[in-house]
Amino acid sequence: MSYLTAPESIKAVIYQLSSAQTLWLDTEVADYKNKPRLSLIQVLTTPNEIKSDHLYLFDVLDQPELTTLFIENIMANPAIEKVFHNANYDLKFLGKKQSKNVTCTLVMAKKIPYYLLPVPNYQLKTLATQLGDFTNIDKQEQSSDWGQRPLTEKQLEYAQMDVVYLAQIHQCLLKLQPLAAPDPTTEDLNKLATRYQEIAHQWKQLDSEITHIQDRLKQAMKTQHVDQTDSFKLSSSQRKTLKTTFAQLSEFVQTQNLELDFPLTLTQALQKQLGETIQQLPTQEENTTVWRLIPKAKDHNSESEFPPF
DNA sequence: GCAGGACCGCCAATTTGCCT
DNA sequence: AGGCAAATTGGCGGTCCTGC
Repeated sequence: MSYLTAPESIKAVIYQLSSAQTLWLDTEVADYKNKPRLSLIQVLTTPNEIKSDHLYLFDVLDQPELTTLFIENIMANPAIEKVFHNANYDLKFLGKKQSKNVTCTLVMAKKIPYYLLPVPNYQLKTLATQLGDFTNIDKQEQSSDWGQRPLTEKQLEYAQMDVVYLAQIHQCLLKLQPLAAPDPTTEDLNKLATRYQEIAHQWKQLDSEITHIQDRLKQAMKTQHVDQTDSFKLSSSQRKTLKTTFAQLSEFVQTQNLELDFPLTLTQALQKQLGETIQQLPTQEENTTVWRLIPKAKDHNSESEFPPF
């Protein structure tokens, strides 16, 4: 790992990185509560490598010109793929608008269906533990003082591990992606249907029990006036919906000379009410195709499972 | 032709969850 | 703590299908 503080060295490495293909990046921010400012930019050039020429920590505290150089040469360069976890956050400090070719592992992870990636949450730490062979990941330094200098050994350690975890997570997610988004042309229809039938029954049972329990809990907490248990909180909210009638609205728009126009769906009920006169009304037809999956009835085992009385 | 149900999408308000 | 995006919640309403 190279921890760089001298502006000249940082500049040199930024230029050197300009020809990279993919970079795994993270930032640390000082004073995030009040006046957030960038403290560190961590760069990993090769997954699973923490040698000095693969992992850099740029100390950019109060050196906006270095950050700008980084944004212009790295972030804005569409030829370099930039990988972040929760890119939205880091991009606030690294040229949100100008940035090109950014990958976010948080977004990627959320696109993987739960059954393929059963994690309680999508924090970097959680994903690193689940997807990588990391244990005892220490996140304590996350909320430490990134505005102090010198930074402690622990902080530097933490800062570099973040990009290492990131790259590891990214690699795993790339492997999971084809499973999550398979090519429809090569799907095995029989295999899919079989699997569906295998789990449909269990799913119905679980799903109905879950909603049933939810409803019962809600009802019970409401009537017993319990707003909290160890596991649940009961929340309520008021909602307000403003209503008027079509006639009143139409009249109002006319008399007030308002510019108000929008498409209105003539539902079947409305069409019926309008009757033949609908012919004289300028209308627009919109055709959409709706695709549905209809399970074919397979009666043969319903009787054995649920014999009639 | 109609009632009822399954299914789906929309809406407003609220909550959650990510980062430092 | 705070900003932001996305998910969730619960109600409403639309369409289609089915059984009578």
